[in-house]
Amino acid sequence: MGVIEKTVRTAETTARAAELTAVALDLFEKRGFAAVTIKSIGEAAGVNSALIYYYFKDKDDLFRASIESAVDQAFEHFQALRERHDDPAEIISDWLDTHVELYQVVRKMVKVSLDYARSAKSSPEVEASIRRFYDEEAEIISACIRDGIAGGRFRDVDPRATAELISTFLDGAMVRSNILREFDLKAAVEQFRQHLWALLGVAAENRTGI
Amino acid sequence: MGVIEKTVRTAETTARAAELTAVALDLFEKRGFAAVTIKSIGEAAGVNSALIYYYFKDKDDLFRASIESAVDQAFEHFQALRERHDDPAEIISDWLDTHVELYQVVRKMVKVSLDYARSAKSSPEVEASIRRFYDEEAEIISACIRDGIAGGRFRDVDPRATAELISTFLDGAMVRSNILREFDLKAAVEQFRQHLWALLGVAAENRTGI
DNA sequence: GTCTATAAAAGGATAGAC
DNA sequence: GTCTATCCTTTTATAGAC
Repeated sequence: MGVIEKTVRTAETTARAAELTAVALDLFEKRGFAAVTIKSIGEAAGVNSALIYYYFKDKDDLFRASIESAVDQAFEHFQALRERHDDPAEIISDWLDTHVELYQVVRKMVKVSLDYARSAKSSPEVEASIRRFYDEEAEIISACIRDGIAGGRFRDVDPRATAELISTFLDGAMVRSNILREFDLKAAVEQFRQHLWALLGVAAENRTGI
Repeated sequence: MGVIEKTVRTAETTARAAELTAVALDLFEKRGFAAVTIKSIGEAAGVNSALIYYYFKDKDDLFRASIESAVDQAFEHFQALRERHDDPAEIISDWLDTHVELYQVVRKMVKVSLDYARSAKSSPEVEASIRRFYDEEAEIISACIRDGIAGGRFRDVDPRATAELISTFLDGAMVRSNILREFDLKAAVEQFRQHLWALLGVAAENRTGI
């Protein structure tokens, strides 16, 4: 992660490094990599900007660390989600809700990924993190759909393609909620859910999350 | 638009200003506002960077002009699209294809809009341009759907909500095609089209663009 | 209109004190 | 570990020649 990787890590250095990546992630997501200054990160974290170079090699290194932390955050939610239910329709429904209620986490990934994509820098670690995020996302949703089909609760659709439809819609919803102030994320997701149940052939009385 | 607004405009100054906005738009879309330098715009346009200040007040002014030019470009496509057909299903189908084939134009709008949204700058002109783009987009699609319903060719769905579903999906597709190199925009849109026809109740034999 | 030269400011990064 | 001071580079923007 940071520059002190090879040195001894006390509880404090770890906490500080984590705090800095969290603050940086927040700013990178809000304003984009190039628009964020090292000084502004220091200010937001309440420390002198020079301290950042104690923990991280340079701005790119900090960016890498914050993308990794975003992926980790997203994964925690994925994990929690899987453990909350065993019914596939409930998982998908909860998935949609997660994007509404905790959408900050996912939105961060989408925006930081977009940011990275246009940066022309190439870092195998960053690319691996982003891929890990999207792969896991696709895997969770399509596994749910497969389960639902196997259990006779969903119509026999293409699990992979349907998972991609869901993810793509949610990415679009993230973007629109950023661009259009009046965009009603909750209502749009609700409408999409109805639509999805129809596609999957879930009968109205069996629908969850309505 | 630019700083010479109030001075006499010769054919040459207009052409040069247009050239600069086009080059700038391209770079802003690719790398984001903060990452683009005035010097790089000058280089890409083959002129000295100082010349940019002859045509535009500052970097923000050039950004404003290039967003406006992006909206204009998108509108030309919208216009052409409406004139090409009178069958609503064909317009929607063509709309989806337009996003695939000429998606650069639309993608520019989406990315530059996102960029503007996070810039924390506020410009009534820019906001009006972006709104104009999204309003027009929503209007064209929902008018098509209304026509299709009125003509008995589509099922009785909510035109506005369905238009938003289409637009949101396309925004998501734009984002994914930027983030995930292996994302197959064409295939994703094709799959969505099938899905949309099912939703609208268009029979297989009446489907266009397959 | 377009260029050269340069001022002025901002941002990234380091040295060294504490 | 954290800070102050500072250097160096990049970038925005202007002045003025052609």
